[in-house]
Amino acid sequence: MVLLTIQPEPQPCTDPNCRGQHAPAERVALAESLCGARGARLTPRRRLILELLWESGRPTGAYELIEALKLRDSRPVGPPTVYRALEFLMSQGLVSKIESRNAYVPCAHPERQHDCLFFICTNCGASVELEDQRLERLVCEDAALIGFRAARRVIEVEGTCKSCIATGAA
Amino acid sequence: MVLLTIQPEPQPCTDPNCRGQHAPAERVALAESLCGARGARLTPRRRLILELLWESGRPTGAYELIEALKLRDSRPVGPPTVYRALEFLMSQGLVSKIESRNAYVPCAHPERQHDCLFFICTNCGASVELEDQRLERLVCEDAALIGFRAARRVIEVEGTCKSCIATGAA
DNA sequence: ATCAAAACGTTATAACATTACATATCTTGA
DNA sequence: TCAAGATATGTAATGTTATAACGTTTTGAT
Repeated sequence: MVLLTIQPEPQPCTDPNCRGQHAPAERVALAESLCGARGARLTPRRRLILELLWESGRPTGAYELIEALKLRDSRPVGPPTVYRALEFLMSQGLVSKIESRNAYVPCAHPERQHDCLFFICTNCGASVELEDQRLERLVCEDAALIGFRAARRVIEVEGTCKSCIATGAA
Repeated sequence: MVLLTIQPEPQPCTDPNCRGQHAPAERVALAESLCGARGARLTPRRRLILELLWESGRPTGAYELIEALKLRDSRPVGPPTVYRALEFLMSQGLVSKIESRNAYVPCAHPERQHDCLFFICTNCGASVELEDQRLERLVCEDAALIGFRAARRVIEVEGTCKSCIATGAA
């Protein structure tokens, strides 16, 4: 899973293979070491929420996470707890919000600074993360055209994923 | 305001000049004629909501629209009414939803099929709409890479707009 | 004029998110 | 080690955004 960040080609982050090759535990371990190096505290709560997101396999709502936590962690968890954890995870680049779904996904490559492109299947709900520097450059160029200083990019594409096309489900 | 759709340059839709030159009434008149040609019914309610969006000058929430309607249209209007009108306006390409804000903006060029790029100023709340076919092509290309059939694109950039940079407001 | 389709009104509620404040837990330095 | 501040979490209430379900009105075609 070596990816050169310099090459001008689009860079698959969470292509289906990649996702399959790394168990949630591995993902969490990477997060742990990253946070350690940064002096950020990946507490048990936060870690569990990240783990649940990796296990879910698709964009997951905050209240779904609350339900999932009930099953895993006896202790009661209210919305603020989950939203705070998500905020922390997003600040560390470990999670992104899918704005068009009000749902959250774990990020495959938290080690890079991201702002990825997401493809979300309206049929099965799965999402695929992609990094494309050409896209980022183009957005910056357009921003410059109107004198805009860009801070955060949201690029989401809804449609039908490969496997749903194959099975004719949509 | 002639824009060639073929040239590879980004195409300003709602550049500040453009927005300033056309009064809401003109925008609504264009919408009216478009809907007429399409056999779509731009009813008084829908028209008024579109007009309010043009007058607002920035992404506007559904409940803000309800408040605005109270002042303009004595009759009581519930959320479903506004959401239905917005749905219609979006289906006609007259309005877009800014997903990262849960807010709605009128579209400058409803005559073209759109999926625009939006720049939203986190300081003053204003948004600027841009059309860039290169961006659309790139997204399609990336989609093809993973066998994804794209239906709807959401591209939103948050940051600081030209005038807020100039006034040092952010 | 009649009828079906489309639009709209109304009530209730679902889904998503935050405020405000209390409690607990870590972390640092005397 | 312990006090004190900072960080994280718990809890109740509430705010915000959006939709479901069902009934009524309006529109347009025949």
